[in-house]
Amino acid sequence: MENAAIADRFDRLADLLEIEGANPFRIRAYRNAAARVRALSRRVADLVNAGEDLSELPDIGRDIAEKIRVLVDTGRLPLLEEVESRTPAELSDIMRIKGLGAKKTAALHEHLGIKSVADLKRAVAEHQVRELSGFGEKTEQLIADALPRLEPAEKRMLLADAEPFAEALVEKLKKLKGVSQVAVAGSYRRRRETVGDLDILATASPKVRVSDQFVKFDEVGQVVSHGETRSTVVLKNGLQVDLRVVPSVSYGAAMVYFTGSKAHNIELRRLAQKRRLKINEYGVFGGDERRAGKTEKQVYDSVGLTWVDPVLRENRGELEAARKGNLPKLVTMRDLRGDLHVHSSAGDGRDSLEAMAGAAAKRGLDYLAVTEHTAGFPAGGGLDAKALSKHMDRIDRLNDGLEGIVLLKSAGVEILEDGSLDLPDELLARLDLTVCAVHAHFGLGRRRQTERLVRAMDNPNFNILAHPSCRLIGRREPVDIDLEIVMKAALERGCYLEVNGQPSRLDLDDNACRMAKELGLKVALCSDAHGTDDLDDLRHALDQARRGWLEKDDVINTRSRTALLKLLRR
DNA sequence: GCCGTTTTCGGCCCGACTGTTTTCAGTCG
Repeated sequence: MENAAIADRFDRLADLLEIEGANPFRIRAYRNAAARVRALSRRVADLVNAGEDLSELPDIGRDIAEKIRVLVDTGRLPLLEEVESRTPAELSDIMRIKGLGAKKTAALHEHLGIKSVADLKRAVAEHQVRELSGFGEKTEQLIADALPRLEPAEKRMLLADAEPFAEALVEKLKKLKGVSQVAVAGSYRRRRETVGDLDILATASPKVRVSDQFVKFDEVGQVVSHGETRSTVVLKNGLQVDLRVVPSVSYGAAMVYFTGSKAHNIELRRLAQKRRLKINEYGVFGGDERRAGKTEKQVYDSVGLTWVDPVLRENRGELEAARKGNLPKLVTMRDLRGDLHVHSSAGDGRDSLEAMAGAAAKRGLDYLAVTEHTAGFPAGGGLDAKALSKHMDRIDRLNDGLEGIVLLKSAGVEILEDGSLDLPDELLARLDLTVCAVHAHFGLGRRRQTERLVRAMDNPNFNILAHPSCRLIGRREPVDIDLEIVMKAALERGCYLEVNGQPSRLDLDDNACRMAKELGLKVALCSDAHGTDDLDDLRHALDQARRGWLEKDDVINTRSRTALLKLLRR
């Protein structure tokens, strides 16, 4: 059972209990536990099977630890079954409609006997909903609008896809008269792999009606809410954008508040409470006295913490580290000396080797591993032994004429179904490094898939496992592997795992990066560029690595070329 | 239900906006 499935059960339990009017703090406990499980880098099922004590995890006490154990062992959550016997499970789906919470859902159930989405559809059609106390025409219309798109879960946009819209809005807001600071906060600033909405923060003098101008921007499709300090719109492309306007004296506090995550904020406020302080989006207050708020650093200072980089604000131990002053010194773009996974027109890339080398040099990189697909690549067009051999000679000649950058001879070697590599060992041995990957047979099953990767690493010419999970965000689920076994196998054999920077891959993801660090395994940050522009995708790999607490030393391509090649020698 | 440099009991983040109301509950982030 996957972590997401376990978390979903507890979220559903929390929903139904909330509809029943149970103790709100007990409900929150189940939600907190669900969030904790969902964000965990290890599979909870594996921890249970290894006999580990789950109650040592934050937000998970003895009771929930036991419930999880039973859930993993039997696939059942008896309490949820009991609750569902008296409160229909579908009410949890109904509650997901924006604007409907526990109280309104409970009213629908109690007064109109609604047990399912179908019931709700009928009640809306017969205009029964608007008659309920606390409901009205608008609420009924809101439900009517939401019902047809109830099925698909919330749609999140890839971070990289949201970037152009975010940047354009920031530029437009900055040009408004009287606006001083504008920044995108939220999960965008935390560099999460996808964003559900954009949270934009602006400071302006009070007499400038920033919100009024914002909701009239061309790209706005629908105005959801519109107040003096806060407005929510949906852009014509479907992306939701919240704008919050605060005075500049509150900028830091508002940035903290609006950047989140929610779990981080709650924990931060709890720390403030202990010091008899109150943190809100306007500042840090002791009684009526403002103690801080202009900068983020002030806010963290006020509760005895060092400033926390936004990418770490997920309540995964960063506040404790900030208190002790031992937050990681995160790897930066300047630390990266090369890119170890790129394609050119010699393979399925768009630009020539020369152009790729030039573009990489322009970005300040010292080396670039050229990794054309090999013959086993299922989409075709891969290089066979003979072609790769010629390709290597060409790279040697090219290097003689290059200034400031060195091309490393490599290949995107295909890992076959049985875990063998698709080129002769003698040829692989002549490469500077190999970047090996799976592009087929994704559904082998956990044990075989894991063995396949470990077997591939048994080959002494294996260096880097590219996009280990093979997921495509929103399009293809990750392959089923025991990542811990794969990472430990890599560590034992002197192999490395990639963090692939393609916006829809981001693979390893942030949690897996953290797991690698905990195991002592280093990773390679790569763009997997298929054209010169894509070389910038390296920063997406960097973002996820930073979210995974990685430091310069945890990343192999922060090394000089000589040091890197030495590190790769097995 | 979880948690503990005041506590194993008694707390549990905080404010804006909407819709349905005549002063505020519910929902959201």
